Amino acid sequence: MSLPHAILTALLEKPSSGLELTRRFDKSIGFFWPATHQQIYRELGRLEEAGLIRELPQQQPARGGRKEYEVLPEGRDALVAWVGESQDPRPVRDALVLRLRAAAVVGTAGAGSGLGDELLRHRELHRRQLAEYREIAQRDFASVADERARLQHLVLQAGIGLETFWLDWLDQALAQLAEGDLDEELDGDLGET
Amino acid sequence: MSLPHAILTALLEKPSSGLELTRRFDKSIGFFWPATHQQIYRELGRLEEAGLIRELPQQQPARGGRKEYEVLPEGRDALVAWVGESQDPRPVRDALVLRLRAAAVVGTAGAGSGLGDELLRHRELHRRQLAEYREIAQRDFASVADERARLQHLVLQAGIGLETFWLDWLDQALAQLAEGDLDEELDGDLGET
DNA sequence: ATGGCCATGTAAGGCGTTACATGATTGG
DNA sequence: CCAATCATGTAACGCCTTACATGGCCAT
Repeated sequence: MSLPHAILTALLEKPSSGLELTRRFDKSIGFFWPATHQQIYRELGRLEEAGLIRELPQQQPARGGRKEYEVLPEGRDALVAWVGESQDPRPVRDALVLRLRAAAVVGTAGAGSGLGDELLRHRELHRRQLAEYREIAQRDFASVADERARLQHLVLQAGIGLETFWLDWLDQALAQLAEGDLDEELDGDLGET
Repeated sequence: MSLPHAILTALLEKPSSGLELTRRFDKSIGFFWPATHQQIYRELGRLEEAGLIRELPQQQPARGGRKEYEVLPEGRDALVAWVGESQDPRPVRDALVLRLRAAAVVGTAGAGSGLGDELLRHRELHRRQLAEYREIAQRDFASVADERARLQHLVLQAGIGLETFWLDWLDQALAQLAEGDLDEELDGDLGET
C-alpha cells in the first residue's frame, strides 16, 4: 500500500488536482513509485472516502470538472505512521537479466544479435535517466541545507546510484556478448554453420 | 510475460515437477524473478495448454501426484524468440526510498526512530543477500570457461552490484539520519520540545 | 462548429500475494 | 493409527496496465 502514501506526500507538499498530481509524479515521487492518472484518481477517491484528504472548496470559478484535494490531519498522521512501519523490500524482478539467464541456456546465436541491440537500447535509456537525475541534483541540491533538502537529495542519490550501476553492468554485459561472438565465429569455422 | 519464460529456462536446464521448480527458483532464477508455487503451478498448466511443455511419462512408480515436465521444441523456440525481443525495463518501485521521501515532508521526528531501525534492518537483509551471491560466485564461477558460465556469472554480477549499491546507499542514509538527529537535539534545546 | 486539449473517470485483464483445500507418503 | 510432510491445486483479493468513454474549454 505505497501509492496512497505517495499521494499523501505529494499533496502535503502542495494541494493538487488529479492530473496535476499525475504530472508532478512524473518528475519526482514517480521516480520511485510511478503511477498513471487512472491509479491516482482511484486512490484519491479512496483517500477521500477514508477521510484522509478532502476536496478543497473551489476558489477559482469552478471551470471544468477540476477538483483540488488537500490532506487532512488524519492523513498526515497516517503518513507519519507509515513512514515508521516495518516493511520488507519488494523482490527484484528484472526481465533483461532474466533474458541473459535464458541466453545462458539457449545460447546467444539465434536471437543473440537482438539481445545485443537490447543491451545498447537499455544503456541509452539508463544514460538518459541518469542525466535527468544529475540535472535535478545540480539544479536543486547543489548546496545542501535543511533536513528536508538533505532527505530529498538522498532519494535522488538512490536514483543516481541505481542508474550508474545499470550502466556499468550493461557495459560488462556488452563486453561479454562481444567475447561470445568471437567464440562463435571460431566455432563456426570449425563446423557449426 | 516473464514468468513463463523463466520457467522454460529452468525446465530446459532440468525437467522438474512444480515443487522442484519452486525450490530451484529460490536459489537461482528466482533471484531476478521470484515465484511462489501457486504461480508456478498456474503457469505450468498454461504452458502445457499452449503446447510448449509436456508432462514426462512417469518413469518412477507414480508415487504421489508428482508430475514432471519437459520443454518441447516449440517451447524452446518461444524462449529464443523472447530473448531477442525488445522490452522496456520495468519502472522501479521502492517503498523504503518512498518513505524517506515522505520523511522529507513530515519530518523524521515522529516515527523517525522507527525509520532508523528500518534502515538498519534493510542493511542487514542486503548484507546477507550479498553474502549469498558472493558465495555462489566463488563456488560456481571462480574460474570462468564457456559462454554459458560467463552469462550466468554476469547475472550474478547484477545481483552483487545491486546489493552493493543498496548497502552503500543505506550507509549514506543512516549517516544522514544521524545528522538530522543532531539538528533535532539542537532544535529541541531551542524550544521545540 | 469542430478539432484538439484538459480533466475526470469506467472497464477489463494480467500478475502477484495470501490463505486455504486436498490427497498421498512417511515416520513414530 | 496419527501426525507431519510432500505435492498439487483452488479461491479471493489487490495493484498495475491498457484501452476506452465522457464532458468542458479554447482556438481557428
